Amino acid sequence: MRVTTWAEYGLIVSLHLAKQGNNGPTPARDMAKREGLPADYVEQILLKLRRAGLVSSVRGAKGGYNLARDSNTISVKDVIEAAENRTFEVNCDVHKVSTVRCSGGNPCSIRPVWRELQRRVDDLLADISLEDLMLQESEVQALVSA
Amino acid sequence: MRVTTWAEYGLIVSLHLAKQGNNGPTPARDMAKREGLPADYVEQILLKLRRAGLVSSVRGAKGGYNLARDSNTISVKDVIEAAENRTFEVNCDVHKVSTVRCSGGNPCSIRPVWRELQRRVDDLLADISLEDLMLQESEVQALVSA
DNA sequence: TTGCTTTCCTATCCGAGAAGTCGGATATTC
DNA sequence: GAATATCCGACTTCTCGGATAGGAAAGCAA
Repeated sequence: MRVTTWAEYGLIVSLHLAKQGNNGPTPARDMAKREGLPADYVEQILLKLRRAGLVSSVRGAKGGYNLARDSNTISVKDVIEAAENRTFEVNCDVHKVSTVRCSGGNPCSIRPVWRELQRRVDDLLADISLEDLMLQESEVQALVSA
Repeated sequence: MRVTTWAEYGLIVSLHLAKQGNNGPTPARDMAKREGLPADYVEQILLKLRRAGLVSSVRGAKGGYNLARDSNTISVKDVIEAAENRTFEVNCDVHKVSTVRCSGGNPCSIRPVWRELQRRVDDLLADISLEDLMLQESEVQALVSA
């Protein structure tokens, strides 16, 4: 169980944009270089973030990307869901063990475990905003463990 | 982010064994058939569970597998860690974005998020035992959401 | 002692999907 | 029109989850 680079890179660039504030649009290529990430890949991720309405783009020379909303209104969950499709993927829904076992009719005592896991993951991630991540590492640490 | 079939199948067969109680050893092949899982694959997973000390095996004719400990002393976390290596894999440790960024020296405000996520996942899973999973689905549901 | 059953263990295969690349179209600025 | 960017699909590469295969060792039973 782990988060993919889509989500991780997505967070990195979102956070990068959050830190830029109102400095005008930031080109994808610049961001990639600054953050040490593959440029073409970053571009693709930004595309997803834009389609999800998290960032806005300005085309042409002097163009680039901006955060579409205020950094305290964008949660980590928002970013991950934009980059990947879900945060935590419950097998019962997506990668069923078998249609029989995982049908609604068939009782399964394991299912509630995954469901609850998803709930807790989402709860945590929805509660952390990009603004929070602009704090120092130790401050974020204190914040999330509370 | 999702759990693999290693973990899911591992849970299914562990639970199966838990339900068998003291009926003597259960052959892997029987279990696989009953649960509708690929036999050879189940065998491999049982191997892992045995090496982790969760199940014991009896070789030869009339052989099979037993739960090595009482079902209330084995947690879902135990099973998943036996089947996969970790429950939640923090990229900072395993699949580093880059050695520079993810070194201890370099501050990273994202890291605490993954760390906390891991903590919460582990907390939940460590708190659910195989004995718990022998209850009805609705009862498990009530239990975990408490 | 000869089968039969079963665990044990390694090696391999296959496909999906993660990770990343490429090429070109379109838009904007200077 | 040259330079800079986004836009977007298609394509490549490679890892790893998921599964199979085959044989060695161990124990039972006749």
